[in-house]
Amino acid sequence: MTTERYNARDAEPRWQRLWDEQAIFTTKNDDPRAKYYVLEMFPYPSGRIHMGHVRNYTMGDVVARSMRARGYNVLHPMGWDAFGMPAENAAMQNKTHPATWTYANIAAMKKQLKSMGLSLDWSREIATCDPSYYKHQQRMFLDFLGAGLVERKQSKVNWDPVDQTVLANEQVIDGRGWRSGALVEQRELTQWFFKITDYAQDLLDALDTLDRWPDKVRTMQRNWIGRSEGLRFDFGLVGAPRGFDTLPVFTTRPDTMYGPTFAAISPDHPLAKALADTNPGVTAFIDECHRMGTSQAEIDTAEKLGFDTGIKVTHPADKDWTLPLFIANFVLMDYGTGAIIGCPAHDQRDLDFARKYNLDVIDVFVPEGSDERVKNVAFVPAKTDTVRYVQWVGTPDSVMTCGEAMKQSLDIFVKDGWGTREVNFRLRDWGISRQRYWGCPIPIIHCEICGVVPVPAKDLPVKLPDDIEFDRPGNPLDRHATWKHVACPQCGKDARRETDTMDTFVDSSWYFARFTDPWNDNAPTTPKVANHMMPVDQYIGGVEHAILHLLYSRFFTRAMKATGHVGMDEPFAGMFTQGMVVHETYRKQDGSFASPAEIDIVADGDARRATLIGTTETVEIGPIEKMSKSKRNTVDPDDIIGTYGADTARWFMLSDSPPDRDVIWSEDGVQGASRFVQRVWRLVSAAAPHLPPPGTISAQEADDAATALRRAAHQTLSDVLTGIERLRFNTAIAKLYTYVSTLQDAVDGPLKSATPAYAAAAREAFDILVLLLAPMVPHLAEECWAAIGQNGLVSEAQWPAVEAGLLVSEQMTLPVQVNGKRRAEVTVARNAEIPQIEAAVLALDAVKQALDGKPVRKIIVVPQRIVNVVG
RNA sequence: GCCCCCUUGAUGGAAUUGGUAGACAUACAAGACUUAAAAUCUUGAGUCCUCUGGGCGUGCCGGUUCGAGUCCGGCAGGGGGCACCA
Repeated sequence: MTTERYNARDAEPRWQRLWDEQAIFTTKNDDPRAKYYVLEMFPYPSGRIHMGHVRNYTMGDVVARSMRARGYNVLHPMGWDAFGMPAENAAMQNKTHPATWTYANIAAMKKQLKSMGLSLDWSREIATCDPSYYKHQQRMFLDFLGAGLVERKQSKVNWDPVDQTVLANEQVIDGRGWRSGALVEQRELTQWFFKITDYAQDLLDALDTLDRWPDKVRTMQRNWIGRSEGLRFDFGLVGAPRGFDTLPVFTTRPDTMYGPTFAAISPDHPLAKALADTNPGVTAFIDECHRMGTSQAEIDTAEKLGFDTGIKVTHPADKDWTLPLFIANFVLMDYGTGAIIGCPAHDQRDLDFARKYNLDVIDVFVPEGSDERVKNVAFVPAKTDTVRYVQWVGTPDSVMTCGEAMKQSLDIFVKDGWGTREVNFRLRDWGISRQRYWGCPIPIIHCEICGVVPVPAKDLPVKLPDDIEFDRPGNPLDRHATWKHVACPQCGKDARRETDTMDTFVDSSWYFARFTDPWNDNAPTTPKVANHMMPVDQYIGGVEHAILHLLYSRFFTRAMKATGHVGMDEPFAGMFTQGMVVHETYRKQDGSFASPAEIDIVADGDARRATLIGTTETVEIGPIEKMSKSKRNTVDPDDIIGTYGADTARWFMLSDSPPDRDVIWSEDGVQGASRFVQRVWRLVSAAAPHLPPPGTISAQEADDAATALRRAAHQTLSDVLTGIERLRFNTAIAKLYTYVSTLQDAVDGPLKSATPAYAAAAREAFDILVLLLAPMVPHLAEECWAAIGQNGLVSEAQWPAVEAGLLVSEQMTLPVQVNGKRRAEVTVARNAEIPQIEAAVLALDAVKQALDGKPVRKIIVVPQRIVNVVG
């Protein structure tokens, strides 16, 4: 018998059209069933999807389709993170308007996503660059402002003098602008900030409740928030300018309070600035500090520099104990109070500084059982290490851990009123101002008389002007002839619009909430709907967003709650970070890279050799790396879908590699997936003529063969279900491979001359096969569903319940160990009593032989697991 | 420097979370079918030995346990995050 090959190119568009026509993936907010919200991080419309998208969206689609098959009202939307610099860069290069470029890219990528057969509700599509989206964002900005969650303040920024824009830290490479190559300057600019630090403690504490997030992401956020607890106290000042009576300091090591030999302030400290007014030497030193680079290499190698102010500080514990006050280049203004207490013995930076400026070194503690004093390496033991304290506020010669001493010291200092317990965070407020055109305008008007005036709600949205020029660097909005000129809403006099736009991370901090009711024209959300559909039950995306996007979204959701737009704190109940798609690299003789499409690979025994297609030039097979244009190791999803079909691409993305690890894209792997698709089609085609009509129920008095088949079907149903539930798609797929083999044996043998009971079992078994394949390879599954005589769409079909009774058998085969080594097997009734099992085991020849006449000391029987005989 | 994670055949990985290590897949080899190739099907394979059996084996060393890939301590290698954060 011959079967036509499964033709994905014919079948896939056909089913996609049908799904579309019947709108089966459209979600109703008032559906009475339990909701399940699946979301993948929405893409930036760069123009083409890449393999990383294919992997991300395939995983999300498997979750969405399987939850739908399990009876949930699934929300699975898609949109576009559409603001950002690439659109402006394209505008400069190609003289196209950013909007034109962006919307053309959206159209192209939407077509690509549709070709993947994703079960998305396109009726909820949003683009963040659309005024119908960003007007709500502007409204929330004003709400946040009213709630005290937004503030305007001066801050230091990276300024690119050529492009005339602020650069994010990531855009500064070796101290130069990533586009212009110009040396980046530090500038003080007035910027808008979201006060994320107001929520620092809450954002930290709530991480403990996110038990469906990867530990890695939670740890990264914990470190980023960077809570530290310590002592805040005031130094007295002697000889300081008027107005400076005390100097507040924060330290996390109160146990070292009896070991300082100097104090230091940041070059940006108000006191340093005050000194600079009268002392040119201070001015020169501060300037020198500012000229120092901020790149990693420069910081690593930078010498500790200090300027002795001549001022003395007095120790809080003893007014007669004075220390010199320096201005030091390594003290940061924006952490703690911008001033430090220098304890050289137990801080390497302080020690370097002390040695350079000939300051004393006082040992506070020494290693237990030693009297070794610090020389050129500071003694900085772990908090849990035990040391002997020789110079501290507690009992002399105490032996304890640093952590314990820190706690005791803090208690004493606080009790005696020398200082207060204080918590500091590494987390900074979120600066959102960008000197860019293609972003959400900040809805503020600056009036010379009224000051900072919010745009009235009725005037929203503040729309970007369409007529815009990109002929010069800098912010085109600021240069626009008319846009920024506006009447003050309060006094009516001439005023000026804010020309900065918002960081694009703002756009992506609430899109998941907007998806719940994107049709609401009057408000960002419909709280009743948002509170029903949120939080996102399963969010999937790249680990590169583990900190910023996820932390900003967590903050934004809290701010939305505070302003009445949603009712929850946490937007994502379940989070999953998927691995990258990686590929071999190929290097030609001249050192340049070749793309996979240009390469011919031949097996040479166990080795593989690559040549340039159409030539004899051998190509070096290089390391496996993340797909990137520069390494030319990308594979175009369009090509793969065109050649093999979407199902093959989807199947390959799910198999082999665990989803949180990198997957190696290989031609062999794709072909393996493609072979599987054909194999399933052949199997189902061969079985179809032998299957009784849909709905045929397995007879009560099923024979052994029929029961065995049903057992396999329900075991697979159970395994695949839990595999998907735990997002372990690779193991779910392995079970499906095994199941297909089982069914192949059935088709090759018993099914040809089946009893009614067996045929009925086979009907059930094939229904289950197709149902389980549907989330992964939906087009093939639809084709198979029709082939086995089912009406309707498998995409809409429900999975049967697992019959638990079929998962346990009457007889069990247990491995038998003698002294921990496997020697035999024993088959017993599943509910056999332990003494019966022991007797059966001891009767085994292999056990007797392995015991070699030694008496049995003990038998461990783990019911339904294993037996171990100890001799 | 600080914090976190990983290490299992030729390769990607599996292992009911302390209970038969190597499922499933890829690659490889042999065979069947074919004029041939592809496709398909069958078979083989951790390693060593004195081979109907047995020893050894999850990066290395040690420990806990009847039993360890899994738990504990130490070491090595690889990866990631943060970083002049007091």
